[in-house]
Amino acid sequence: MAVTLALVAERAGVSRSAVSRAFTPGASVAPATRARVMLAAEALGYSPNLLARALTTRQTGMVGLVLNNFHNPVFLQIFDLFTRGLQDRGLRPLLVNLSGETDPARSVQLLRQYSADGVVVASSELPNAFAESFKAAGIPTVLAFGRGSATPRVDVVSIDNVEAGRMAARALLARGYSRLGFIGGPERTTTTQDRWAGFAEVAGARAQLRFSQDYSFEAGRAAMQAELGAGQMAQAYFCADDVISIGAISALQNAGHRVPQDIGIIGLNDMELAGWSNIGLTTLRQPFADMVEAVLERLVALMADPGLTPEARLLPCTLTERSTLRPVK
Amino acid sequence: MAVTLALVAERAGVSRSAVSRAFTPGASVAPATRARVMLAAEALGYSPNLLARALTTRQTGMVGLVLNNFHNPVFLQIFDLFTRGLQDRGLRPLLVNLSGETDPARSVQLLRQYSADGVVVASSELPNAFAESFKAAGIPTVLAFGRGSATPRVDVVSIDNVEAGRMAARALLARGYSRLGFIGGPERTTTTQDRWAGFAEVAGARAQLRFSQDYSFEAGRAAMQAELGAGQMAQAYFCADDVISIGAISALQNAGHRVPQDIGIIGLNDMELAGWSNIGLTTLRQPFADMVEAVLERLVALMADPGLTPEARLLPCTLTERSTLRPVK
DNA sequence: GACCGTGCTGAAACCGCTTGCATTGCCGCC
DNA sequence: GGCGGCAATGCAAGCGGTTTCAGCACGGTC
Repeated sequence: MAVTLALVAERAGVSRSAVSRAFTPGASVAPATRARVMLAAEALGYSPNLLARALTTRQTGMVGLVLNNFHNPVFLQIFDLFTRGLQDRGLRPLLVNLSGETDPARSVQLLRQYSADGVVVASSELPNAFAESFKAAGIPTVLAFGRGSATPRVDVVSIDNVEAGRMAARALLARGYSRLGFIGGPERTTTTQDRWAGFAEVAGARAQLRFSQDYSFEAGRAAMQAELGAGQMAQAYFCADDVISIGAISALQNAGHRVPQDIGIIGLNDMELAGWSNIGLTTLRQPFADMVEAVLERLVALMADPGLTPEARLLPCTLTERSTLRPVK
Repeated sequence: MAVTLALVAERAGVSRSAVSRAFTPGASVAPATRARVMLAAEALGYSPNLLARALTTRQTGMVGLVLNNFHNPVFLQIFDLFTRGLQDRGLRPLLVNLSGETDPARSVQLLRQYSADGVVVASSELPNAFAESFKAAGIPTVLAFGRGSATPRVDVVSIDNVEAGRMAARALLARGYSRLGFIGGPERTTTTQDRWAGFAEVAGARAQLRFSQDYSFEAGRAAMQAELGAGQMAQAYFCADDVISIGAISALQNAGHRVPQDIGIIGLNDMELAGWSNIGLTTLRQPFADMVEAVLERLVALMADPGLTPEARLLPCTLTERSTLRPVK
């Protein structure tokens, strides 16, 4: 069944080393030999066993892709970007679906057992420590959507969440809203903490806060329902995520409020769905394509030189205006 | 850096074979030796290199997961189910993002190079031949969402798309609609062909047909806009996919039509998003969880005995009633 | 013509693990 | 007490590749 090096060598009338070299770019082989090998390989349908190769080269070409939110459509885009970006670089994504799991130990062991060349952790919900434990295990690691700092313990690519909070507050104030609300994700997540910090910094006493259980539609809806029940409503809300925004809007509409006429909503992410014409969410856009590129670029650098000191790379958000806020005065 | 078998053997004072056996369930080792080995392994932080193991056992535990639609949110759910299902069985998903690619050759080579134990192709857009070429390469293969037949060339798990078309037509007729429309996906896809066949069989001359370019929001929207421009509208439409349905509804609302008061819509899939309260799509539900289970069950069987003759497993759809059709009379 | 550098090549060791086979020691049994 | 049987063990040969090293042929230089 399996066509091996030895078989090709025999057919081409050369040694196994010669065949190996023929398949190694830059190796010392006479063009004629290489041609003969290639011919034989072609005829036999040979292609090298990458796992056997990995045993000596210590490079598998596999990169762990660790994800944990499968209920937020934005992750489908992120998936797409990562898998294609990896493929473009000749790397294979080995998926790790965390769903529920919060202990990194098993995932670390797994990726080590498969000798992954690197790992990208894509999550805004996990603490940075999660990603750090991959790095601690000696695997080049980049964390996407984590918390950035001046001297991070692990490489991070993210937006400046504090600044995003400020931007949202400014956008709302510029549109004449004076009582502002923030509907975050879970309280423990750094993204939510940071966005709130920036939001509150700009909005000051005009800001009020409510967390939701999750970055999901249902959680956003429930949070807004709670807000509706609690009395003191804001005039406009910054939701920490598009999907939370949509849940919130749904709750508002259910209660008879119109968006944006009665209450304004601004989200964060600008996932594909936010632009669907029956949604039309005004939102802060995360530059996902750029972020993914930055992650992979850094990962490749790290794979080449694992000794690099960790950096945080923070990309800027931009406002995507649609129809859930009233216009600027 | 890497802790190997030999190191553990030395520390435990046994041969390398003994260590190997200690890690092989059911192997012939004295409980005492195994304990000693485990102790040494623990102390050293050893866990076996699965790729080296694979070289002799010819089992990598990696399964190719081939996908090509990253714009339809339903695939996020499908992803989640597959990755978790694989993990539960001790298998690792190796992702192949097809986006655009229609030639299976590269993907086949890739999975062979990585010695994937099996592959699941999840796509309703690719022809069955695509999946067949994996099987032809000697890799156990199951196609999810392909076209079923009595004697398929490759194992398939799917719904009965013809029957789904019938169900949709019956549901519309039962609600008193008399002029029925079908908005399919791309004409070349078997899913669309089959759903239309069943739909037309029941609806007869009352049925009209329009394809869309894609299983996506924009395509659904464009198709409905074309329909609006073409004159003869139906009273209710069966859309071949939820995301097409949502696009279609958006186009209708834009043109001033109310759903379901003026025009009814029924989708297919029942993805998470369809149940969001601001969407409330009436739709035929594909039993995704069961389907994924069936796929994996079959795949595992195939990995144990690749000689099994291909079967098609067709699971039933059910109607999920929400608010885009008027009630049954 | 001797010498040297250069470019190719093959033999053999090795990557980390499994496994067939032979060996050993122990047990129970007649 | 001798024997067969069996569980436990180690040796060594792979699995499919890469890579070091030494050897060889060739051409150019003095």
